[in-house]
Parts: sequence; structure tokens; C-alpha cells
Amino acid sequence: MVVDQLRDADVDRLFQALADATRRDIVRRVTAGEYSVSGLAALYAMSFAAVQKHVAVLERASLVTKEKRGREQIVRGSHEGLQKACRLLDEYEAIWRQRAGRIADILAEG
Amino acid sequence: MVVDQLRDADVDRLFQALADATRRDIVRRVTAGEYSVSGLAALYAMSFAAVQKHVAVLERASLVTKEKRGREQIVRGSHEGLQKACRLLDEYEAIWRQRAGRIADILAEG
DNA sequence: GTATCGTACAACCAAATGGTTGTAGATCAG
DNA sequence: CTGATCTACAACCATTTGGTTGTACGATAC
Repeated sequence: MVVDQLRDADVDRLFQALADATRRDIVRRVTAGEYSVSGLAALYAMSFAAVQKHVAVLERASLVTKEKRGREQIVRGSHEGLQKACRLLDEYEAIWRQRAGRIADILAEG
Repeated sequence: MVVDQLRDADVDRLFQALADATRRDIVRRVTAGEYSVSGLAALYAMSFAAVQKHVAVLERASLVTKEKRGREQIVRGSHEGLQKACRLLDEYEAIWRQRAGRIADILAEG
């Protein structure tokens, strides 16, 4: 299904975005407070353009939003993205619990 | 700190491993039941070696374990890996809730 | 013993990643 | 207007990733 493929791509982007320590740090910071792109860039030992790219990756993954304010671009954490990731992992956990439940049933029967 | 670097690398591997639809599908399957590597390989439109690599990525990320049984290698889901990922995301959620709490306080004061 | 099956691993390739520098457009300060 | 600041984006580079094929080796079946 095309729908599922799109969803897969979304999830790919989500976890891919979280698979980098700098990006996770950015998520942490912009979730706790407000930062401009250059404000973030000042925090890391890499070029402005590199940080800009990281923010772009987070934005495409819906983990972050940008809002123009004057000449600055304010980056904010998006709770939706995080929740989505949490819910996805919970699904796997649910599968595990189902299996654990079945095993418990088998043990109870045996 | 070296400890934190190692931890970062672990988390990188974790989310990196989850950032691929085929690997997520493998996790789903081996969490629900038992599969050999070739049993898994039969499910996907790619070579055995490709699936083998995916399993290796999941194994390095501690999302999966392998156990030799005769000439087969049995792949099983590791609950620890999933829990770790869940807890990590919960940390971010906690940061969000802290911030939401502060905002609520400010609104209550104002 | 021989053929087959399941696995491991190397070598290779195209595409994506994570970084760089450089250029250019808006916006603000003086 | 001029200059500084913030951002965007292109071009480039090294490394990693996700895939392939081919080879080799232990375990099993006959």
C-alpha cells in the first residue's frame, strides 16, 4: 500500500533524526526552551551550516518546528513528533507483552 | 567523558537500527516468534546477505540476539533494547512535561 | 563420502550522511 | 545608505549505508 510506504518513510525519518547525538541534544534544548538557529549553532563545535542541516533533518522528521521572528528563525520542539516515536515503540512493547502473555498461558496450561 | 561518548554511540546505534522499515519488520517478527536468519530472508525481496546484514545491525544495537541451533542461527527479540529505547524517549517527554509545568506555573501566576 | 543447507564474510557499487566553504538574500543598527 | 547579522542553499568531499555477487566453511541428509 502506498499509505503504508509513506508511513514507513515518516518513521524512517523520525528514527533517523534521533540517531545522532547532536540532533538529540538540539531536541533536548529546544524542548526545554527557545533557540534561534544561530543560537544553537553557537553551542556546537561545527559550522553554522552543519547545525542548520541538523535542524532541517529534525524539521522534516516533525521533531521540531521553525518560526520566523525578525531576521531570526526560532526553533521549537514539537511534542507531536516525540509522542509519535513513543507510541511506535509502545507498539513493539505491546507485541512483546502479547507474546509474554501467550508464554504465560502456555506455562499455566502445562 | 568517555562514558557519555560510549553511551551516545549506543543510542546512535539503537535509533539508527530502528530507522529502516525492513529492520523494524524483523524486530516485530522476532519479538512475536522465532525465526532463523534464512527464515527471515525468505520474507523479503532482497538477498540473504542483505537480511543477514540487517540482523547484524539489530544485534549490534542490542535489539535482537542470535543463538546457534544446529546449523541454524535463531534470532530473537531482546526486550531490553526496546525498553532502553522507550526509556530514552520518555526522558525527552519528561523534559517536555517539565517545561509544560513551568509554563502552567507562569500562567497560574500571571 | 557427497551434496545440500544455513551461515559468514569479503569485495564491490550507488546513494545517502555529516561535514566543509562560499555565495547570496533579508533584516536590523547606526 | 552602509555594514553587520541571520539565514538559506549550492557545491564539494569523505565516510557510511544498503544493496549486490561470489567464496568458504560447518552441519545435516542421503
